[in-house]
Amino acid sequence: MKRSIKEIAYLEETEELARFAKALGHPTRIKILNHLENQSCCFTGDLVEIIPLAQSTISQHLKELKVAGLIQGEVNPPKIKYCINQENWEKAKNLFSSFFGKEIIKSSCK
Amino acid sequence: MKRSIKEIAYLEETEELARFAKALGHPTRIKILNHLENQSCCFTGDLVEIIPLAQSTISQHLKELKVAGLIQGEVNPPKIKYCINQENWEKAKNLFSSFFGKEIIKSSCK
DNA sequence: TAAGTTCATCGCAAATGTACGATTAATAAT
DNA sequence: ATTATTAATCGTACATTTGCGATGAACTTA
Repeated sequence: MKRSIKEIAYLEETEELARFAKALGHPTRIKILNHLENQSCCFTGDLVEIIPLAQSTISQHLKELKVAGLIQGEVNPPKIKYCINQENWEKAKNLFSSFFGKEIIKSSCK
Repeated sequence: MKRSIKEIAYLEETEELARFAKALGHPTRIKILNHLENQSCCFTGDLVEIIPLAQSTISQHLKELKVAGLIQGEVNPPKIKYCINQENWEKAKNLFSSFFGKEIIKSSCK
């Protein structure tokens, strides 16, 4: 990115919503999250069986979701169990719903 | 992308949600949409005054939002008036809310 | 200790995204 | 016709994302 000097200052809320949205911006990650919503938790290996991508690629998508705060992993040797991060999930849900919830002024377009 | 031969088949719903999310995945675009929600419509020039980015860059973000279907532009010479695309906005809203609305099974993690 | 399992990380290639200035296109006003 | 205004598009540079195979780390089990 070449935002030159002027690093734009966005509202923290705006930045946060964009970060969550970006994490959701790939079908593989949506699929992973859908799976976690249904199955509560799962291991990387489970996903590798479901999604036809290399194990390393899936691991990378999981990392992005983890960095975004949407999931969390906990060691369960020799596996790692991933679950949705409830707290941030709520946060994301609220950000999206207030984003979409605003009343859009349809009139006065001239 | 090097998805080699096997183009992964995702559910249409999954693809669509990911597309919308991707379009929302940048703070500038969130800001543009917030502005459109509040002001109903606006011209490119309005945004250039609000957001400290080059006119060409903002035009590019507008294009992405348009391609994603979230906004629509209508000629209003010599300006172009952008508004939220109500139909797709509803669609996106519904996709996100059913995505986040699912009951997450918290138990049975073992 | 050695081998096996599970998953993250590294290194690479190719595609996409973000930003800019310069140019072009379309229309309005003189 | 010329000029001004508005906004899209082009060309470029650099960063990030996505994907893969190979390797490494951590822990179990034999």
